[in-house]
Amino acid sequence: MDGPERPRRLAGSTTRGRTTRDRVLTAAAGLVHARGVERTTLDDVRAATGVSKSQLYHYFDGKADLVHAVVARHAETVLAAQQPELDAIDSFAGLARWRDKLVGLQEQHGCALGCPLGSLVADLAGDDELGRLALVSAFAAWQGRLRHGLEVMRDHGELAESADPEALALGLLTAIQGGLLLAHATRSVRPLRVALDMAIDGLRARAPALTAAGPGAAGRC
Amino acid sequence: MDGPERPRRLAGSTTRGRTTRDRVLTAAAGLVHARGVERTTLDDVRAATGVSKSQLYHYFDGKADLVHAVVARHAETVLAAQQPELDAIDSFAGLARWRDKLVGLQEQHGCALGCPLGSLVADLAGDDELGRLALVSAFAAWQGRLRHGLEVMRDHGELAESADPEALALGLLTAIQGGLLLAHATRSVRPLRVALDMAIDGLRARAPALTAAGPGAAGRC
DNA sequence: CTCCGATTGGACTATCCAGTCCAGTCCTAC
DNA sequence: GTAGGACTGGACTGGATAGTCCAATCGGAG
Repeated sequence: MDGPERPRRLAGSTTRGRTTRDRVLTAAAGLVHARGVERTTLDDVRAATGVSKSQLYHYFDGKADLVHAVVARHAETVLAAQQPELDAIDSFAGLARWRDKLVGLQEQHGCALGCPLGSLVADLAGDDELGRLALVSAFAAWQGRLRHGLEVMRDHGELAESADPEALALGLLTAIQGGLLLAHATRSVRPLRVALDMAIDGLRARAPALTAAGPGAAGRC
Repeated sequence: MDGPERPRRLAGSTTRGRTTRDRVLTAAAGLVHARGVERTTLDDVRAATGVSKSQLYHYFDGKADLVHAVVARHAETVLAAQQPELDAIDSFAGLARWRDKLVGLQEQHGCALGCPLGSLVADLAGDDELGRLALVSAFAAWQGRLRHGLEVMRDHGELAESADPEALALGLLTAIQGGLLLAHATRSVRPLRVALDMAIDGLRARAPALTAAGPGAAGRC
């Protein structure tokens, strides 16, 4: 009806376009992390990137679409920030190194920021179903990495055969989220450290009986 | 300079006024819980209470003040909702009853809501210092109740003398918050149950050696 | 070179929202 | 009963914000 199908180029198909889109996304991710979805306006993004309003709508289908892209970006950066410790979990010692990495990351900005993903739950879970699902899959990916580490630990005999890496990984993830939430509120890393230590103690309870060292080997603060 | 000091009546000093103020606060608390601070407008509150704009400003010094009052109200209702189980914690069995209460509360609304306090952290911690401090003191009160229960447990010999009730209570609180956050995001109570079970397992690791039962006595889901 | 679509700039609109204002009504102390 | 202050109603304002529109420019394929 409106002409033959031409090979349609997508918005951002050129190198320059992709660069611009990426710059917008990076700036938006930073703003959303610092201020949340509602307090980040498209004009803030525009100002931070020196890009015009129409470009925002050229690359994204409105604010909701931009936010979804931000969630996907956060999902990547959060995992990347924990490397290489996250993927190197293979023992309680490795777990401790990963815990220290998380605590160190939070200390870097004086606990002024929450978890890029966790902070968005209250904003999105209520009325942005697509956003909520994006968060769920981001959390699932994170949990998957942890689960893998725990499986390695179990195979190495550091966890009992009966241990359920999937559930334990979920427990670790909740400890991170709860710890970061209270760290953000109190502006202190202590809740994060305590949460992770307590969860890891819960893990130690799943160590084979003979190996089970006393709790607190990691040093409570 | 402007006349002798009269016994100044405060806004809401009459019975009727106090009733109205309370009705506004209750409605605002519900709306803020469901939608968050930014997505709750004063007009929403006005519509939900049948009250006029000027009454809102008569009883509160603007939106920020109303939100602070909502935080204080939430601080009360959250603790009240956990009664009587919260203040009855005196053993691992009591802890399990309290955990079931929390899980049951979350199930009541199908995990559609987050923690009334936790959900506000991302909204307030960034740029409302008074709101942030109100949250911190609400969390402190909650932690205090938990700490008291753990002290009772320690005195009853269910926790080792070396156990630190303050830190362990903080760990429990982070488990709740992380569990509720992921429960809200995934619309499933499982993260909450797993988080609490894992934290309680961490607590069991602090039980005196002889009494220490194996982990998972509470039944992992 | 020349064309065409991708890309860009920025003005414009419609809506929403916190906060203001003032006139009218109700309650209570005297 | 009555005067004064507490309480109430609702219109109005200024500013911010998401989204629209169209003309101008750029850049690569033929």
